[in-house]
Amino acid sequence: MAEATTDKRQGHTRGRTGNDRRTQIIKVATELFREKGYYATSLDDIADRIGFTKPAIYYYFKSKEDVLFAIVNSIVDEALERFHAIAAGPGSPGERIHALLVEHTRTILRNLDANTVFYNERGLLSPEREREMRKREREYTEIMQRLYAEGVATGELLDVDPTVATATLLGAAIWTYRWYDPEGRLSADEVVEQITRLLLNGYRRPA
Amino acid sequence: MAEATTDKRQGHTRGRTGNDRRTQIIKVATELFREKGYYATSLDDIADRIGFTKPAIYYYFKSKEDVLFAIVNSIVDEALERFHAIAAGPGSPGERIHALLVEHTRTILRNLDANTVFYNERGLLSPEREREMRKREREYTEIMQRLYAEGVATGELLDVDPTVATATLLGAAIWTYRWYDPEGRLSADEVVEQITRLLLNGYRRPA
DNA sequence: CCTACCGATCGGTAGG
DNA sequence: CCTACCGATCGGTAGG
Repeated sequence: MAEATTDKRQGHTRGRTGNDRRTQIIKVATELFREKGYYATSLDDIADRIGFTKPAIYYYFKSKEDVLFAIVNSIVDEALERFHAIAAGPGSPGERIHALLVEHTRTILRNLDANTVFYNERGLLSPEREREMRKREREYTEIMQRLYAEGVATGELLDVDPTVATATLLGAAIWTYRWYDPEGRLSADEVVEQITRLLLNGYRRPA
Repeated sequence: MAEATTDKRQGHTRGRTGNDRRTQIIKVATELFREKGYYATSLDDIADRIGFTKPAIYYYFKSKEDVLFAIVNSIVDEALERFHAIAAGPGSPGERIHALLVEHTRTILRNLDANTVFYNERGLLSPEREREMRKREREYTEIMQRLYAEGVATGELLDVDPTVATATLLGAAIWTYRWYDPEGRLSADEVVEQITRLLLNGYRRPA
């Protein structure tokens, strides 16, 4: 897939706009950061796989960290949007939490590379950026916590602490990035259905 | 806590056996690997915090990776032992899975530093060691999968794929290392109780 | 367990 | 977007 681009020996790549290039750098960096981690991936690695040299990257990004930030930032953006939309949507609190878990898990499984980088490497951003990321993440976990608390109040949801509940439910969904194998036996849709059913009903089969 | 040891300026530390030193290096490395990550922690950082110099570490470990391996290995050892003991113990499959989740979560919360290093940094070991780790981890997830399948067969447990079920339940428990704050509002015991109750019953309150 | 040091890697820049 | 290069960091070793 990385080889789809023009080989170095053919000379300069033609027909790519600057935006394409930027996107391409992000895509390749995402693959490599996922495979080897942020520190173990050099800018030479990224440039090599694309077919140019390291300084070219500096034409599109100010620093290596900026590349990581671009990846991490887009993940948070999408998640935030998703949470807002669903939380404001129709349905009881429990139904909206279900929808949230379905969509969140589905998105992770559909975009495993970037989500893996997000969950594994976001801690390596500069302190200021990490603070900003945490803040935006807290934004959407709070959306879910309010929703959960509402459901507890109406008696629809199990009475546990909303912080614990939402961290646990989201954690179970997020953890897929560590074990799900797209080449494996189970389709993403099956996995999403089973996880969300398990979380909704519990592993003890109702009598 | 790292300052409990003798300061450099007081000269050589007295009254520590080699085993103490080794343990001390592991302890300090665990703290630093957790705070800053494996790559961002230099051997000088570790030595500094203890109060000696880098080459001293090589008296106790062959390489930096060996320090990480010592941490990661002990976590897997304990988990494996725990899973074996509980799986072979008394109770229905569902009861044993409950016990497993309780104990696993409790252990993580009681030893957050080392478990954080385990889950965040184990991927940075050499390919051979990573393979070995994966193999031993698979060993205990398979124990849980067999238990789950048994419970599905007897009708005690919700009928979802045992791989999905165990990954999800364990993931929910493990995820605590990312959000639990020992200085926070909730005690570890409360969190363990609420998480395991949530997973057992599901977030939808039974009518 | 220390001082002194080497070799390699790598992010980033100059200058074009 | 390239060639050439700098400066800093760091794991690891020599020799004691």
